[in-house]
Amino acid sequence: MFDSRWDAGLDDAQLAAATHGDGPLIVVAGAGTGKTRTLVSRVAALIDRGVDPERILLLTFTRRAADEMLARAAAICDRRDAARKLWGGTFHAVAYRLVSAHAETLGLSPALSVLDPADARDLVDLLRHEHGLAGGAQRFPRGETLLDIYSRSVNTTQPARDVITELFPWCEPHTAAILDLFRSYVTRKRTQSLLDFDDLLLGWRALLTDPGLGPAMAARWDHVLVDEYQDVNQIQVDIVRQLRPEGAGLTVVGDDAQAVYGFRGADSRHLLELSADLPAARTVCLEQNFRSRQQILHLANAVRPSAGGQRLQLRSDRDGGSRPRLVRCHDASAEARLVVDAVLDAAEEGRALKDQAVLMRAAHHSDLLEIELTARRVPFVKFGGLKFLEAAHVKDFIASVRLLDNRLDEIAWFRLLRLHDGIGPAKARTLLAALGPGEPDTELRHPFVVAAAPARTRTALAGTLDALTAARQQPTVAARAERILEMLRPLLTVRYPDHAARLADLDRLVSAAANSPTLADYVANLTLDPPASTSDLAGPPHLEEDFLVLSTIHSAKGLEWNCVHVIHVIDGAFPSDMALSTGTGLTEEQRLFYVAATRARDELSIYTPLRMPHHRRAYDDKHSYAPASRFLDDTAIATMDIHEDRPRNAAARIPASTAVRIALPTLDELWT
DNA sequence: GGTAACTGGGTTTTT
DNA sequence: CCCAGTTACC
Repeated sequence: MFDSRWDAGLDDAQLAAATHGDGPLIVVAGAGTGKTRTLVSRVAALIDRGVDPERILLLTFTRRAADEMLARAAAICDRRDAARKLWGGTFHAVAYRLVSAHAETLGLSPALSVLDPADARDLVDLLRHEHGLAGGAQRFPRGETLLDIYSRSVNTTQPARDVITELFPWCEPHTAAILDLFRSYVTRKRTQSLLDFDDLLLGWRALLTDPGLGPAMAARWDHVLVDEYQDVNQIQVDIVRQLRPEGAGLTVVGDDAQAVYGFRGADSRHLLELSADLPAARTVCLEQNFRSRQQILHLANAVRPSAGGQRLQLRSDRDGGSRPRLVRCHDASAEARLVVDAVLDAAEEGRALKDQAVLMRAAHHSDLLEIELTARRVPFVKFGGLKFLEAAHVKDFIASVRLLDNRLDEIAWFRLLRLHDGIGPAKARTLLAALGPGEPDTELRHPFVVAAAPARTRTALAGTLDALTAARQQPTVAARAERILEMLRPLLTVRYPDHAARLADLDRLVSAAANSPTLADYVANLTLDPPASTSDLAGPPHLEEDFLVLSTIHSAKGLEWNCVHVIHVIDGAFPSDMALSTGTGLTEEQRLFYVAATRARDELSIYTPLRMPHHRRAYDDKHSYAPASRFLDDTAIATMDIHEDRPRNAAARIPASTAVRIALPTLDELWT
């Protein structure tokens, strides 16, 4: 069937990329230019050309992208069964697979645990106390800040000292103590076989740079394809270079104008410099956009930052439709009202809610909108922001599961112990010492731990420890997960007032875990690829339902909708005020705006509230036609239609600058 | 000495 | 609205 062939409907540039031979290939793909399709076609072409699928590695940015590509490759490949065998996943997921397979080589116990960022922060906080740095005379940086410094240093291979000087100057007085704490953090993780996200990449890189093992591991694959290369950091670059030292069999796809992970140590220069590093590389530019109407691309091209990057002009054959709308509204609640009006109008005209999306810079920007949607009974699902994994009960469950295999996992023990009444941080620390988690026969010490606990909690604690032992002896994944849940049930019931909903979450988690080969792998992968929305685990029933999508722009990367509403486009919110002070920060915000605008197929609306709490800037009648966000300069505005939302009752609108001051009564008469 | 309950300040983006 | 620091209580 010709239709399902991988080359069906590819344009010249896409075809060139798909059929390129074995030399290094760089695909610069503007937004909506069929990047995924090209990559998938290339994979299919390789397989049809006889490349063994098990020797193809496809590295993507998210698990969702990996799954989608693997499924699509299987669908258009002549050898469908073959396509299922290829290696695919995020850098972190593949790293986990390889590092856990070679744990002993790296001096780790095979029962290793993956720390999510919150666990890592807990560990840093613990060390902060141990080093006597908490609550001293002068404030010591918080665990989260410390981890930011640490992670940035690791991901950019820049000495922590320099990172502190350049990006965290207010922490400089504590530099020595911070470096000391980092040393403890590293050793503590090693002795307990704990790996944070950065360690996974470091572990993989270490395996690859080993003179004996490295070349053998790299030789496992003939082709390595990397998606979203503008968002890789230095370690990931090192990994890729070790995998394909000469560049043969390497394909990277990216767009420097869509680099939005600088805060994580990514740098789009890695993409831009690759052609210099690999002179043999062929570069293919994709500029034909298949997603959006040309009206929308006029705006996209106007805001696309070009300085120092690839000059690329998106063009579309899709004419017609309307120009992007710039909606100037009174304040955030007017914005919420107008968005819901527009969404419902479109729905009235037959547009499904699912074809529409609301995008924002920060997860909390949709707070008011969510209230409005709930009040007007519009179903929605939110991506990004509050993550399922951050919910305390889920963390409790995952920590408990980790303890089944890795008894050294201090952070997990700490969490489980503190679930008991009367056990706080300090008591947990003593109990941990009584447990001697280093011993292989931890169970023999259980009675001592119970004895050391406060009297009122001994029964419960004994029950927990017994349940843990019992769970370890269960033969199947399902039975083990079930036992853990039964162990937690009474503890969570007394701890959380809303325990019913929380336990229901865990029921879903337990049934999802049952399909995994091992429970440890299940939680590790859950940690690395958290469900994108809280409803993700709910499964199929949601697929038939119609709902509006709310998403951070970061989480919306790679997705598209017919109608897109971008809210809170005002200096201080978007661009974020955190980024306003630095040029690089501001450019990254602008790239983010480019990403947001290019998610829309047919209709795009940009909302700019003129009056924001804490953002004093824009509300002034005399300047009411000035752009409220620096993204919206004259060039950008020239591509849009401006909609003014005048408050219904003009008298109710008092310009802040001329507002009459009314003193609050002092109620003095009441105090005499 | 350590836990639990209270209070007040601050809030980006994610593998 | 969540977290850190503080106070009151065991």
